[in-house]
Amino acid sequence: MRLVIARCSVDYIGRLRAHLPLAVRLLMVKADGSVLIHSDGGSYKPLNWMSPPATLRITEPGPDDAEAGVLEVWNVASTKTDDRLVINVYEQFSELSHDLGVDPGLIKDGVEADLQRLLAEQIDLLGAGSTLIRREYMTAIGPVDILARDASGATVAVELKRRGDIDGVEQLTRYLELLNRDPLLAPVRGVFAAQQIKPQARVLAEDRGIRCLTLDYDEMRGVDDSESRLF
Amino acid sequence: MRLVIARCSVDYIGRLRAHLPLAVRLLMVKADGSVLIHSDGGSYKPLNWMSPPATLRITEPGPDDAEAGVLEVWNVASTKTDDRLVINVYEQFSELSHDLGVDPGLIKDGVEADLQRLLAEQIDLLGAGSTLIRREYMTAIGPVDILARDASGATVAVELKRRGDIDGVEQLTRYLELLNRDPLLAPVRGVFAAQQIKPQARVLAEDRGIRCLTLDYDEMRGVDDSESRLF
DNA sequence: CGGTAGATCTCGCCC
DNA sequence: GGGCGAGGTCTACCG
Repeated sequence: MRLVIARCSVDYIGRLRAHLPLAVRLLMVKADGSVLIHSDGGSYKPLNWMSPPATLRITEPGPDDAEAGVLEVWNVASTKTDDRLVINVYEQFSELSHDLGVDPGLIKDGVEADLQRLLAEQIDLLGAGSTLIRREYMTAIGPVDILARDASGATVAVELKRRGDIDGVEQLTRYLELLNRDPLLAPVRGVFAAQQIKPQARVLAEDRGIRCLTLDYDEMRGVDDSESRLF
Repeated sequence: MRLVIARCSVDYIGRLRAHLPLAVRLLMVKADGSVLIHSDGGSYKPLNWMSPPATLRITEPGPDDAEAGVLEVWNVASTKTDDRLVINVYEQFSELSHDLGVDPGLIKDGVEADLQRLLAEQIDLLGAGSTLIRREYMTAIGPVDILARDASGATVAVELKRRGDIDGVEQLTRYLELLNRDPLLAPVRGVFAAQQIKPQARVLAEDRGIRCLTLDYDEMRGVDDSESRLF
């Protein structure tokens, strides 16, 4: 990885066009040729970037650019697409290089997959006497998160989200329409389960006869005895 | 901005939990207190991070951690939420600091807004004799991208996407349902317009009587005479 | 400030 | 490799 603090302007041409006026920024060149241009604020997203795999070629400026004060022109090109990034470097303040090697990567806990595992284990949260049919029940239009049977024996299709909004209700609606054509399963009720359900999504769901279920992840995690394994 | 190349391990606790095992990485501390942890690969997304506004407090390790080789503990805390990032620094290879100042920011061209402006200007692309009613026509459930009238006087609702997939068809379907309840507008036809339309989306749209229209941005841009203003 | 929709999304999974 | 869904999404825009 090479890090350069430089006064520069940047132009990107590819899926769209974008321009960064002259200012002091961090240029980060990674081992795979990708380049990130960061300012001293914003969030983790760079102002501009080139995704890997890419190649960096540093050239002399043309006469007009040299006249305007450009020291170097960095040409970053994607090796897969024809996206291009052109960085005009006017002044270089500081530099640093170091080989980081390959990173072992991130271990996560608490995403939708965990929520799904916990709800499958605590299936009574759907109502006392519920039984799990299976997780990720495959259909022609994609997997239903959880398929279960309630105490009365009726089929229940669960769509699970961390944050439930309107798209999730539409998704569940499509699944229910399909599942209800299957005489072995019909009638199938829908449950829209999420840690947080947006008001508009709740209205739409209930209008379609879909039950909304708010889940408390911390509480479900507390009940689960496998919690302590991770760290 | 402060840049440090260090051997470190990282733990994040907040909306989820995440752990990075010991490895050499770049630690980037921005002026707003946000921290980014980058490896020498991947795309622009850091391995882990803390969003601004945040505060960094560097402390001595506890006796056990010191014994294990920890030199410093970086405690990064969000000032808005209770998200925390704990970085154990085992070895510091290199460092660099520089004040970048405020960035003037990115100028973009070629996003959905541009497509919408161009289609409004070249409304005949919907069919000869079409006239624009208005862009961003507000309804109770959100704005319709473009509302127009065709040569026969019938209302046309256009949903515009850069890449058209199934969600866009659902969105347009909801709009059409609502608009068709308005006797002043009904009957309203739907047009799903995008630079690229996914096969599944096309099937769903046509099944619902929605016309699909593929747009050539470069061609529309060539027709537009205001193109040369930007750079 | 909250809600919605777009993104050069990125990332990961499954076919 | 393509398609689809999730994201600590981030970000702009609009009420």
